[in-house]
Amino acid sequence: MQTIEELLESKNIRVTAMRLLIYKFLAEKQIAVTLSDIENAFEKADRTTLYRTVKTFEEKDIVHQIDDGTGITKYALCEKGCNCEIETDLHLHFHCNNCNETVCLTEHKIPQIKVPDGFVSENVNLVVKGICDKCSGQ
Amino acid sequence: MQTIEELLESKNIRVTAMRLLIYKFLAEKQIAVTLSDIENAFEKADRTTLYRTVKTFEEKDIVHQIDDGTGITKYALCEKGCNCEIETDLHLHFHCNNCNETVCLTEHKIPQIKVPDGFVSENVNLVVKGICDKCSGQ
DNA sequence: AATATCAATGCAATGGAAGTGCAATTACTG
DNA sequence: CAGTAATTGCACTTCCATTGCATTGATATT
Repeated sequence: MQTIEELLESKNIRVTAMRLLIYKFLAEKQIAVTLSDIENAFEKADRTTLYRTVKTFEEKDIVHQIDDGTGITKYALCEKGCNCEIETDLHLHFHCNNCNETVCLTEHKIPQIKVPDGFVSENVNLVVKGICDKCSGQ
Repeated sequence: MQTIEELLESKNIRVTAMRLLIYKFLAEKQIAVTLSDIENAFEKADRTTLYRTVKTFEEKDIVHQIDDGTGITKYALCEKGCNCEIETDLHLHFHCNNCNETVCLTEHKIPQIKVPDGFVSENVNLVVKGICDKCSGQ
């Protein structure tokens, strides 16, 4: 069990107060968040800083980007076993049409997708839309 | 084999020169196009007109919208058997990381995706990224 | 410890795409 | 041919993503 500081250092990212706060914020959230969500949580910080922090995290495979079809990019922390780079490890995302939240279904791996001859698959993005467990239980 | 005019009329869409041109443009393209693509092809026409025309086509299930993860909405003509509304009929899209083109793999249906208890699946968006047949043949 | 160096942050501004209101034009109806 | 309704064009707005540059802060070197 490593600390956040150790994690950042192991990825060659300088430890700053801002980065620690943003990491903790993402860790607390169970859903994928937009930049605006982060902005609202840190009103004192500049939007650009938050943007670049998330981008840095993304480059270093600390968060992954999610395009759930809302048109707004969302971000979520990679989990322990989340090897974003490796195609076969990609999990799917679920977007609720009711509450508009997007969750990572980490344990649900994407089945192998066959593509026609000549096509080379490098990456798969799968978003299921519908009603999430919280909303369907109403 | 019905004409484009007949198709539009059967969907209760007024036949205009603009709409016929845009339909033909989409029919000629084998790939999904952005609004900017259409704009470049019809420089005389106003962007808003093109925008609203495509939206009209979309509402009447003549084109379907594709979110391939580039952040820009793309559109492609529905084919004969394309029942966009029906989940089980959804095909997948392939986005080439090299030429940046997105194609509909109409014959490749999306496999049934299982979601956890409590979640209700209404819609699935699946985009495979990699190298397309044209680019891999280089 | 002082300084040099490089990264991180904040501010301002830009660009691109999506969308809306309204007036002018065009196409259908009786 | 007149009247009505839909379509088109223009101007404008909004929202998100992104960049340039100056400033602040942190690390390394002497």
